[in-house]
Amino acid sequence: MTSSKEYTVVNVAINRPLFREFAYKVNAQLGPSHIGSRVTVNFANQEMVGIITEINPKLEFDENKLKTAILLDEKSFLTDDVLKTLFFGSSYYHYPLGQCFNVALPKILRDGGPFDYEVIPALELKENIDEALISKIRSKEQLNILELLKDGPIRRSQLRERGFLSSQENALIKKGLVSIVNLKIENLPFTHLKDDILKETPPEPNIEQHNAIVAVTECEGFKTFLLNGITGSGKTEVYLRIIENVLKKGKAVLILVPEIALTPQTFDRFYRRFKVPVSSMHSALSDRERLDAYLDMAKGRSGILIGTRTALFTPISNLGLIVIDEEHDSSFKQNDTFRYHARTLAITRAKINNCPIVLGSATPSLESFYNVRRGLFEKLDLKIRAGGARLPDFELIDLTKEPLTDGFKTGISETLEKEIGEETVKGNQVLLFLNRRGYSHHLVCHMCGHVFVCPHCDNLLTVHKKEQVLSCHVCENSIRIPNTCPQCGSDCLVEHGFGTEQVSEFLKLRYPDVGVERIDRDCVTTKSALEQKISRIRKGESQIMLGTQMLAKGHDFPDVTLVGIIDIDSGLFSDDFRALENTAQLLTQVAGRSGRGFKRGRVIIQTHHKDNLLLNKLIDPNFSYLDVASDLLETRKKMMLPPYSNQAFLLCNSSDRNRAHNFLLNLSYKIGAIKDNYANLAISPVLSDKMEKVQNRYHFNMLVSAVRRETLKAFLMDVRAMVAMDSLPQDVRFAIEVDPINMY
DNA sequence: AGCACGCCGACT
DNA sequence: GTCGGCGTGCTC
Repeated sequence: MTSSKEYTVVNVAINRPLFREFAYKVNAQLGPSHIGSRVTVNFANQEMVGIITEINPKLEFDENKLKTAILLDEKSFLTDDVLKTLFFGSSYYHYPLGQCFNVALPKILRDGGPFDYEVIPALELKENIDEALISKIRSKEQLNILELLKDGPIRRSQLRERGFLSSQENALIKKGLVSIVNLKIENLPFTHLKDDILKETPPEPNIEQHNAIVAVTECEGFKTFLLNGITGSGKTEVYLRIIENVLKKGKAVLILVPEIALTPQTFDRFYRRFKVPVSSMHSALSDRERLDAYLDMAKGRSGILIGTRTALFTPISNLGLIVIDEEHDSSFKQNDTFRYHARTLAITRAKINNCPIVLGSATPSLESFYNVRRGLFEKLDLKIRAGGARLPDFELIDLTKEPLTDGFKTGISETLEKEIGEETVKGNQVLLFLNRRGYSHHLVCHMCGHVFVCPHCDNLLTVHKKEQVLSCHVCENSIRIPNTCPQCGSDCLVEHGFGTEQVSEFLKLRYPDVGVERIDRDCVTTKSALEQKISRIRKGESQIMLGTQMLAKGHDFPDVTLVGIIDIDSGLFSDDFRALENTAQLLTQVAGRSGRGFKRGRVIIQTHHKDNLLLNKLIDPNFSYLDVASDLLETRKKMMLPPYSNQAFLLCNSSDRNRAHNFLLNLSYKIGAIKDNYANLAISPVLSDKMEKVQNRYHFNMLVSAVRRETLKAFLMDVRAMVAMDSLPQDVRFAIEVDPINMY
């Protein structure tokens, strides 16, 4: 059967904010296998890369006037499930399809580069090694590398991922023990390993773990499981066993983790367990490394992909399971461009792919908890802490009763100070948590009251002593700490509030002999800096840890017997309706860091509000996180807040305040004419964002809430049409954000 | 978004 | 005259 034409007409999605695709002809006979293939096109006089979304579309355009597109991929490397997830995502989040592809593809492919490996430098063990040479090696790390290489060549980038240094690798090359090879040539799919996939014998699961493993393993098609395991209950071991069963069927696994959890230890657990190659994807990778991981999954060479939210869009040959670890974590939500939630789209992908998905957390999101209640998710519980470790005891310190000591001024009350002293004397470790970086919160002129504000944002500048700068934590710009007030010339500048830098300074003065490790974004700029700090703590060289969010997840410290929460109050009183949920999660997560070994842990919380109901319920041993979550859900229901309603923001910003404001006011007026067409729809007036000026742009919003998701969707389609009617004013940006998490 | 086109005020 | 700022319209 031959076609009468020399070409095929296709629809192409372009990386432009346009809610439609454009028709081109391609000089070849194309079929459905080309949907997802890249083409280069001339679009409005510019050469660009687009994606074929449809073959032989309905044409309302003169076929003879079509331009010709050049095919880049002989067949689409995007699997059907990734394509459908992106089609769904574009429509669900009201974001142009072409721009969705742009977010989903690795940069090299986005720019039209070939879907193939380049040279991949790897290390290989040389044959007939002289044992005498090995016995002379004193570096433990070098010996570790040699041990790993016994199983076959490993990429240099992957060795780096596991914490080895290039200097260690180079030393081995110099000694003539290993050689650099190109790993590209060896291209076996992991399924050749058949049943022999384990490197180590897994521990025997307890009854709860066993039940969870069986439930997921026996699941044939799509189902969403919520694995609700308290901290220390062995969630990861359950993942590993479930993954093992999937790999044995010759299927691959996608694991999504929060941004901050991507430490070498996270990967190590998987590398150590499986012979199956493991790939990873996160923000620290180079473009090339990212594409290599992408190719490994697409070509079926790796069996496991561990990655942050964008890894969700990786085509995976024969995907059999998706895992989302710490599913409540807010880093699964993208807050610019394509504002998707990886959990939502991962569930969509699992459904399309007809495979199970496991959401794991000690502190599930209220959304997921609600979905369990609605019967959409199946909950699996892990309530026993491994090794019989008990959950910590909670105590409150009533700050209103504390004297105003030097410590108090930097956040450490007299009582907490005493407790820290007693624990460290016993040789125990203390973990202190304060979610505020810097030295002082802000700087004020004592004479005229001038407050130092970021010149680009509506934000107070934080004092950083060591760097001698005032820094804006919103736009990251900083200026040198001035000596005098720019308004009145006075040199009397007063610091207000404390951050981790100041607290650690106090702790070092107060406890000079025990070692204080500060862990926040300012002093943990490199991977190795964190590793060194963690290792000093593990070895017991340091007994006090002070940190921000960074400390709340992922790491276990078995010798910690005391956790101190320096400031809980700011999380109890916020205008964001999700603040209490987040505080409950954070408190539970931080508390879970203690008492993992044989020693019993305590959590001490400083507060000015010792009678606060939520706080007291969280620390009451008779109530669990789920009891608190249950209460919070009740409140959400009464207030008709998510998950009992569906929200979206209409967002607008411009460097000209009036332009942004007027645009939304005008839209608001037009919306007034149609909003009665929709039942149970509420629209807020035009408001400034919580921070109106950010990076010299003025931000405004309207919040839309609907009881039914279909209503919200139909309404947003109407809004889109209205906005598309006439082009946006100069320098005005408009966006829709569905299911927002940050309430602006 | 990014570009061309066209209109208007401010210059060599 | 003509340069460039910006509103408008279009992209197969």
